[in-house]
Amino acid sequence: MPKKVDHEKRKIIIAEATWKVIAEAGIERATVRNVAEAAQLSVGSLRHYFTTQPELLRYSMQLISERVSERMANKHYTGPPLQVMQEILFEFLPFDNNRKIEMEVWLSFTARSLVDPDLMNLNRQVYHDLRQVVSTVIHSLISLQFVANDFAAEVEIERLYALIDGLAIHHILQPDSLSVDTMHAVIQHHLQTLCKQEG
Amino acid sequence: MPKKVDHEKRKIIIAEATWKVIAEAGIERATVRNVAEAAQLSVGSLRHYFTTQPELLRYSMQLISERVSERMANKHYTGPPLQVMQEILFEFLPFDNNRKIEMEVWLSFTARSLVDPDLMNLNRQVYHDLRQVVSTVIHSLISLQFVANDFAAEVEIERLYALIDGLAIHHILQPDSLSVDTMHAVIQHHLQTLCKQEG
DNA sequence: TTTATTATAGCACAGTTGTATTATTTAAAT
DNA sequence: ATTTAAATAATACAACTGTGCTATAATAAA
Repeated sequence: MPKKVDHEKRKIIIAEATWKVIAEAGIERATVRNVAEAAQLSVGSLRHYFTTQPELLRYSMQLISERVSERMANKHYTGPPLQVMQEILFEFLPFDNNRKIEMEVWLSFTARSLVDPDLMNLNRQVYHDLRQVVSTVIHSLISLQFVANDFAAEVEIERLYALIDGLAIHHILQPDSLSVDTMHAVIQHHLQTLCKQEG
Repeated sequence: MPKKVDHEKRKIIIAEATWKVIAEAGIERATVRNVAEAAQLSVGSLRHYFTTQPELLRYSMQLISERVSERMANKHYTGPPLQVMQEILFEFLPFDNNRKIEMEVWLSFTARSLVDPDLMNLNRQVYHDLRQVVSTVIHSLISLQFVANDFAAEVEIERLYALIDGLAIHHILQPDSLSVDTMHAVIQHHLQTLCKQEG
């Protein structure tokens, strides 16, 4: 009998409006009024989908992690193993504008997670999920016997994971100093140095 | 004839109070009232030293960069060159609680700099200063002939710099996953892999 | 068409924000 | 002790905040 709206779809639209506000004006400007305006809704209407502001922010942050997961799950890799690994790792980097904005917004949420246990929980989850991907890549190198016998897997996981996030943040903050191409070149070079040099 | 106060010293005290507020409650809580209370001052008094809030935040951010520079300038290094380089790079890392808090606050400012050109300017300066230190380390490796002939200096600078910042951020966000010791071990290992492996 | 229920919108309220203004207190120089 | 400029404090105000509450509009089922 009543008007029916798909709540999930509407929440996604609102969350994307939240991203837009954060990307353009900062997370401190992500007020219910500003988000409602960006989503072309009244405040009262927005609050039918998110009763509190923390709930809105939490959902908006979570949606980023879901988008990242989806992208990784949906991508299909072909070609020589080293190239596949490279492409997997490239998926972490903000190499196009969408990903760049996404990561800028993620950085804002990350900073806030330092003083918000709820957001920190989500941050921790994503951290471990991404680390797992890096771990898989490193262990693939081992099982393919691309690396030396004394290869220190655990250290190499942390090294590669930190390198990726470091490159991403540097590019977000100083795109003129660290270009997309350089980002890619560094990852490529890093993988090469991991593999044993023979012949 | 009037009461005289050292403005610079007072501003430093206020800036440190700002850090405290940001570290404990987040940058969005760094209001003039909260900072004044943390500095045990009235709002009116605080505004004798900082007439606007952006001015206060800008100064507080800048003071962090000055503290980092001071630490680097005042430190004296002795011992074998590789160890000296290691210690220089360790100086970047949040290995004690002071540095950890400092970097948490810096991360908050960094996130805000994405939507604040004034803060981004400061961020850019610091970025280039620190990159210069990394560059010096890499070029020392070359002039000491510790590295192979086909050593790609520019790529290695970006790689090492990104690695350092990535480790630092990972430790700030997930200290249980990436300990101080691991941070150090990864840097040490990275330097070793840079040097040519012979005999 | 009526009806029931959801969606939407608007208003209100108390609390917080940055900042301007004004008054008071303080202490160094006379 | 008096003077005087600086330091400190208090108050005020308009704008903005999250959120509660109420009324209206819309629409799918009867």
